Amino acid sequence: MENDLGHELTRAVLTTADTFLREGQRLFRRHGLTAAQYNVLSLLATGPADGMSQRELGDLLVVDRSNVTGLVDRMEKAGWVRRADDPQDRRVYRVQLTAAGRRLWSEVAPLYAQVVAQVTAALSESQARATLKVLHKLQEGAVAWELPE
Amino acid sequence: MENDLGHELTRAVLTTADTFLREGQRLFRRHGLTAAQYNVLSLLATGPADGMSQRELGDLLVVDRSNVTGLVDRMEKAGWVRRADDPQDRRVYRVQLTAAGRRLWSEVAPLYAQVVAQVTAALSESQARATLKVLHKLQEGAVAWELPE
DNA sequence: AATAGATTGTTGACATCGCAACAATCGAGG
DNA sequence: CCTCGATTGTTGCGATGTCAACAATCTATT
Repeated sequence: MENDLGHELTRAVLTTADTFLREGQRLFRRHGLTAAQYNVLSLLATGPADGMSQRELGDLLVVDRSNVTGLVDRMEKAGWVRRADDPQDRRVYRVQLTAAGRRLWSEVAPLYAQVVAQVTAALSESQARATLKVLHKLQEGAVAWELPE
Repeated sequence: MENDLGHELTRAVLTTADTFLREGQRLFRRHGLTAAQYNVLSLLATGPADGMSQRELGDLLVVDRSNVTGLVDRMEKAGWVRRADDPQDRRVYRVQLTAAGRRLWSEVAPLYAQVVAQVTAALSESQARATLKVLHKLQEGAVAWELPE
């Protein structure tokens, strides 16, 4: 494959993701949420009932755990999550949704699903599957690279 | 198209872009660059010889012009760019590459090209073209959405 | 049991980002 | 020529992100 096409493809991936994030922010904003906070909400709403540690959240969000501190701080202040002590390990908090958090999730999740439906409306199923396969290959290629000297 | 597939697809776009950014940061870091700074370098290196205004840079980077202030500040301090006065308009600076900036670009650009080549190595040309088409459709879908209410 | 080595969450320094408000400047219409 | 609306770059605030360093705590090994 020639290189110009590769450049165009990687650029398209980046700008498409950027557009998604931008539009997502606009959607969540009316509910006082940011994209990162929506992701936390989503993880907690579909995860184990007793919540998750900040470390787990960081891993699943693919961010450093130091980020999770402030993220949870702000969501706790907003009343959507709570830090419960872990009975097994005194180093960790179990971050859990509050009733208000669950309520917010039930409002926002359908909205997001609707946006996803609209964004992907113009695609056939086979196109979607083929694109998924390509994206996975791209990710493997990026990870496989491993920083040569 | 069913919605689970749509969710998977949008998530794949976001995580793939995230991986690219992460690996890109690792690459640029050894040269003291960030991804945003690499983009500025690229725009200036391939753009008009008398440089670009901060407004133009912001438009092309798809970021608010207030971001460009700090970005150019740091690159100016590093000696890679310079703010020249615009002879036509006293409000604007023409941001230009310095000799050091051009030197840096000549080091970093081939590296980046090599990474792109490697990341896209596993793809056929037809796959790449099909994926490009899908990504464009996704972007149109996101932009077309236009915040109901 | 005691110690050495991981792990967890926090903090501080720095770089992007968006948004809103400002002063300086431009440009068009009277 | 002069005023009024638009544009440019800057600044301040808040959110997200990385990385490095720390204290508290776990865990495994002796």
